[in-house]
Amino acid sequence: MEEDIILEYSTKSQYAVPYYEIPFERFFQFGFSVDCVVFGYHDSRLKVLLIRRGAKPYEGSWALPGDLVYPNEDIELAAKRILQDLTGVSNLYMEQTKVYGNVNRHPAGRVITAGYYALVDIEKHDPHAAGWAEGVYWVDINDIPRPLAFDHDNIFDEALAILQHSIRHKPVGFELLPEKFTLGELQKLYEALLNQEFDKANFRKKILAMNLLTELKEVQKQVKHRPAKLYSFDLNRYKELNSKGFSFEL
Amino acid sequence: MEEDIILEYSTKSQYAVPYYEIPFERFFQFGFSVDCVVFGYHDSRLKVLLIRRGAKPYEGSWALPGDLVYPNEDIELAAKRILQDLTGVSNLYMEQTKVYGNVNRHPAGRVITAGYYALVDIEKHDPHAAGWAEGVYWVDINDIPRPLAFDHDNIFDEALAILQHSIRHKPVGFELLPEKFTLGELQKLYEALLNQEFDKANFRKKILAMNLLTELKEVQKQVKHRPAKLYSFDLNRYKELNSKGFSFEL
DNA sequence: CCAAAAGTGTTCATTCTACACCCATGG
DNA sequence: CCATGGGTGTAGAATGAACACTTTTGG
Repeated sequence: MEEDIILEYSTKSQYAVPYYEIPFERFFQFGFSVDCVVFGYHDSRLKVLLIRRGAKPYEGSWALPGDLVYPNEDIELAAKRILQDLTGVSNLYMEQTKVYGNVNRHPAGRVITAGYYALVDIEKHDPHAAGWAEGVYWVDINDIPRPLAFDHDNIFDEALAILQHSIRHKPVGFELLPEKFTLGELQKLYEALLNQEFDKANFRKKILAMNLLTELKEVQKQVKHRPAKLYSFDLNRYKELNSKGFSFEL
Repeated sequence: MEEDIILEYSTKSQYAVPYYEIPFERFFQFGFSVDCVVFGYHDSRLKVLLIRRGAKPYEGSWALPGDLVYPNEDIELAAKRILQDLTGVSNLYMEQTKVYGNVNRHPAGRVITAGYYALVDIEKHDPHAAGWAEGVYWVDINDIPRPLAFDHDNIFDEALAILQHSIRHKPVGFELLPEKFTLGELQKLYEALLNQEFDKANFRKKILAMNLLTELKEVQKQVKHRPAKLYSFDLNRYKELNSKGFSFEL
C-alpha cells in the first residue's frame, strides 16, 4: 500500500472531544424519518402524492407522505413500508435522494430525514387503501399547494430534479407506464417530464436503436386513427447490456 | 389544483401507530454521524484519505474519517468540520452521497450515517494538522486495505462510483488540480479517474470547445520538452452557461 | 542530434436534426 | 371523404474517432 503523505488527525473545532469519551445519551437523541416523493403519470401529466396532515405540527398543511423510522427498522424498509401503506404496492421503483438535517427543520425535536423518490404506474395500483384519518391526493406537479409542511418544498424540488436527471440516464421512465405501451405514449411521458418536445421520427429511432423494447404482437384497439404497436420494456436485456458497458442515454 | 384520484392513507404494518401518540423517547434514540470520502490526486493517481482507528469499536482498523453529529449541529456543518479538521481547508468541494441506515451497522447503538465525498488539491492543503492520536494517510484507491471498519467498504465504493459519474457530467475534476494546470495534466486526471485513455487531440478539442477554460499568459517552466500553456477553470463562466441550458459532458 | 510531450489539421464514419411523406383507423 | 396520430425515409449538418504531422524544450 502506498502511503506517500501522512497527516495528523486533529479536531480543532469547538466540538473537539473524541466521541467515545462522551456520554452515550448526549448523542443518541436524534429522531430519524423518511419522506417519500411518489411520482405517478396520468393523462400526459406528472403527478405527485401529497397528504393533508391531520396532526400537529403543521396540522392541516399539505405535506409529503413520511414517517418516523423505528429504532429496530432499517431505513430502506421504512421507506418500503410507507410506500406499501400508501399505494398497496410493495415492489415500487424507489431510490434515495438526499438527507435533510438542519437543526430546526422539525419543531418536535432533532429529526433528520431521508428523502426517497418512487415511481408508480397510476393505473395499476390499488386506490382503496384505508386506515388513517387523512386523505392522499394525486397532485399535478405544476400545481403544488405551496408552502408544504416542514422543508418539504425543498425535498420535493430536489427529488424532481433528480428524477429529471435519472430519466435521461437510466431506463426509469417505464416504471411510470403500464406494462404494455406505445411509442407515442412513451414520447409524451418524456415530454411531460422534461418540459421539452421531441421529433417523433428521431425519438423512435433512438429508443428502438437501444434494443431495450420488445415489440409485442398486439396493437391498440378502438382508436380512431391507425392503431399503434404495443411494446414492453425488457429489463433483463437492459441488465445484460448494462453489464457490457452499455449506458442508457435520453 | 387537480385532485383526480383520492386515496385513503393507511398504516397496515406492524408499526401502525401514528407517531404523535407515541412516547417521545421511543423514537429519539438514534445517533447520527457523517463519514467522508476525501479524494485527492497526485502523480497520476487517485487517492483517498483513510485513518487508522485508535478507539473501539474497530480499534486498529482502517476506516473513513467521520464523526458523530452533535445534537445542535447541522449535518452539512458537521461534514465541513470534519473536513476542516482533516485538511485545514474550509471550502472544499463537497457533496452528499447516500445515507446508510442498517440496524446493525454500528455496534454501539443505532447510528445512521450520511456519506459525503470531497475533492482536494493535494498540493494545496496544509498537511500539518495535529491533535488527535491517530494518523491519516493518503491511500491509492487501488490499494485500499480491506475490509475497512463498519460498512465503510460499501460507503467508499459507492462514493467512488458517484465521483466517476460526476466527473463526466459536472466540472468537478478541476477541484482536484491546482489553480493553474495544463491540458495534459487534465487529461491524465480523467484517465486516472475513469481508467480509460483518451486521444490527445480529441480531448483537447472537446474540452476547449466548452469555453470553460481561461488560457493564461503563462507556460510551464523547466520541463525537458515543449512547455505547455497553463489554463484555469472559469467557474463564473460555467455558472453563466449552465443557467442557459449548457451541460458539461465528458 | 534525440527524446518527450505540446499542439494542430484532415479524413472518414457515425450520429443528430429537420422535415416531408405515406398509412390505417373511426366517424 | 376527413381528421388524427402511427410510422418511415432522406439529405445535410454536426460530432466523434483515428491518426499523421509539426513544434519547442532540455540534454
